[in-house]
Amino acid sequence: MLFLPLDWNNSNISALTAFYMAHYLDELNNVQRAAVTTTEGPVLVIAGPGSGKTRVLTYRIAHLLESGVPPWQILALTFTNKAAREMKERIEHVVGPNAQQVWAGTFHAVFARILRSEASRIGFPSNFSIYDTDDTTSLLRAIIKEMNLDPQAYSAGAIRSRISLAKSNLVTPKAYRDNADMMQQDRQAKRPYIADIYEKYTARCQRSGAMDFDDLLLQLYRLFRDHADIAAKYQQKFRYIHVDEFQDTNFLQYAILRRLVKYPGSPENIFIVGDDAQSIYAFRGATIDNILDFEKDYPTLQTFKLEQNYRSTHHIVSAANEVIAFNRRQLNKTIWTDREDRHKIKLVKCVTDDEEGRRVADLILEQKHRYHLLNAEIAILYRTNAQSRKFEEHLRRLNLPYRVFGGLSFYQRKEVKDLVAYLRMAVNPNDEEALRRVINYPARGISPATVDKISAYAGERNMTMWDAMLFIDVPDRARKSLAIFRNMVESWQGRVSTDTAYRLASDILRRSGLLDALKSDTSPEGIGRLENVNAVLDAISEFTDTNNTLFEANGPDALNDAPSLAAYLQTISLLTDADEAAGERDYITLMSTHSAKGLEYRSVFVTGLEENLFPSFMALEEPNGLDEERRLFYVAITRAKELLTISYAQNRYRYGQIRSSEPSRFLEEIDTRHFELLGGIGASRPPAPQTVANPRASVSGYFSKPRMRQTAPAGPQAGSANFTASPSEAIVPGATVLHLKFGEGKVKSVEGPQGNKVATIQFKDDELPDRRIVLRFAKLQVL
DNA sequence: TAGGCTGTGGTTGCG
DNA sequence: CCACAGCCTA
Repeated sequence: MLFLPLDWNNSNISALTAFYMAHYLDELNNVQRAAVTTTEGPVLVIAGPGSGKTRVLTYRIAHLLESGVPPWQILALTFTNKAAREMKERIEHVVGPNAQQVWAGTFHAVFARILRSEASRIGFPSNFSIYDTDDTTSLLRAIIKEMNLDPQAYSAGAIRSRISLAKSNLVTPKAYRDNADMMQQDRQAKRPYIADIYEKYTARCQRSGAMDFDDLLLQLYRLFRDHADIAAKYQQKFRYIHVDEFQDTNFLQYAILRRLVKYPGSPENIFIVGDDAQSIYAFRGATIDNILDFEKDYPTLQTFKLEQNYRSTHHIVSAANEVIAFNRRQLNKTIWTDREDRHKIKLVKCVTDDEEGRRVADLILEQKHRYHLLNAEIAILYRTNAQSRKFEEHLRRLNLPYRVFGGLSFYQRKEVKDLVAYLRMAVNPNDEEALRRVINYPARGISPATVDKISAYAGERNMTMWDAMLFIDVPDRARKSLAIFRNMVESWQGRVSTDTAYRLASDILRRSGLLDALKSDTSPEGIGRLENVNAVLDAISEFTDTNNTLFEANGPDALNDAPSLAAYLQTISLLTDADEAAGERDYITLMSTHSAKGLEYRSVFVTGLEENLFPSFMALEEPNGLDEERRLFYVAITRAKELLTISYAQNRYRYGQIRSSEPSRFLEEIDTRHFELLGGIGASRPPAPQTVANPRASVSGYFSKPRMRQTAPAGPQAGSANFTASPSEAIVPGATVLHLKFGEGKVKSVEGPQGNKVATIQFKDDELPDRRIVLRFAKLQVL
């Protein structure tokens, strides 16, 4: 940290900035620096894993600011909040508070911000609701039910992804109906009415003043397409546009970008960063064509390839290169590293998924001691979230702290969604999903039959349920209840613009009856739920405070606009569980391979490398599914800086029964010289790694059963039946001991304080000269 | 109107 | 096996 003089002024600041800039430009390699300083015209940066992509992006923006470009003319789009936050922080670190005014955010956040100020032009209120996946699914379920369609053939989730795909490809309901291909597919899948569902769904969203996640893109596209003046406004405004992870953009996102960049007289200052080898979201509409075709759309394009990997050691980079070489249709590049090797890739073969869990946990403990790793430097990755359980069990057994990503986000919890639905009602009472959620929760005498009546009435007359409530014919009791509900919501509506968001929200919590309902539950879970809704109130007050400050400092033309309740609601609907404050705790990360993209750890465990799991059986049926799985595996292994461990199990519980599985084909695509094999309990000793002249030709069969010795051991496993662990006092230098996993060994030394002693043991059948064993956890028997 | 029972189906998931 | 939706019952 540099000490700032007290009388600093503008010239000091720019001198300071210049100092930082010069300093930072020196930190870039030649290609990186060339990319950063090429500020005019279209630029494509192909960035391999660990090649300093974020650095290039942030320094480029800092460089623009330094050359006098006003921050509000700079747009930087990312896919995740995390990436956006990181980028902003790093720009701020280089250029100071000026960074706040750069329009850096996720596609969804930036577009929602624009839509909020221009919504009236496309028939939406500026305080439109954002439907999350749950809202969308439940609305679709309602529509399917109303249409009397078979909910089994029309599973709401499947319909949702179909509609999402249509939207991502700019296919309107009408275009969908006219699209012979899609209609034919639907007929074949025995779901001929998807187009009708899509049409109804769109109408209902519009009526409710709601947009789903895809709409944030689609409606922005429509806004620009149909309103030349607005398009021109933003074309003029954003002189420099940046896109991170460009390989994950879909057709619609690209269409929007093109509209922002391509117009008569445009400087075409678009800077995109991506890696075709890391494209793993084709299944949700991302198209690799965008990056492959970019050059055709921008003939003056300048391309830079970042090929030096600063993250991983040689074995890891080579393994990654070998695997990805099996994919066809790639941008030509060679990723290399000069990071010296200390470790081979550990390959752990297990008999069962339980053993996999145990051995990964044990290895983590061992690595922590051996290499002084923090928990935060370790990640366990898996293909499907269901695999996390085994690892959790075994990490708990060893008292290792961990955090599982990919679960419910805070804002998806029931009690939180309930409160948020009430807040949404206050801001936008036409919001049908919010209304359905809270109209009779807590119970206030409005039966499902009444709700159905309201819904039917609204449907017939194309009005909102909020309005339809006034007209329907119901018994007096229900009528009274409805009137009370309506009055309550109306009283809040008036306060949205006059009262503070915090006061209003806490009143809503009390007046709605939600607080009492939660208080009546005194179970530990119930208390937790109460704490959660209170946390929402705290979050609201924090949101208003921060945004007030930002708003006052940066004015209306900033990504953070005035801190209204509506703005808060839109913000939280764009958060995921990865965005939650993790706390200061040092924990091991458990996440799916998808979520790991963009992250790095000193030690990474890539697990479940089995056919039909990784690659997934679902992907194997898709046309380009295998290639995408391979890219996913590529992403997974390139997360590791120093230590990479890959594991697989021969038997795994899936859908209630044990199923046996073959090792993943991806393992055969890596030259065995990068591996160090750790056999299972069943293997008496790990087979020695072998180097072969032509690995591609000869590895086949390397992983298959005949080669894997399955000797019933006289040692470890047989011993496990009558194995009794000796007390740690008995483990003294010179003693011969039996370890459940490593077999027989000799204790060389014992060190550390009582209760936390660590023994160095030389095992007979071990590829390592010795191992450090923590006696507190070890299962050792003195022989 | 909450809770229990039954049947079903089951990747990955940004925002 | 486990989660979840939808139906039925107290």
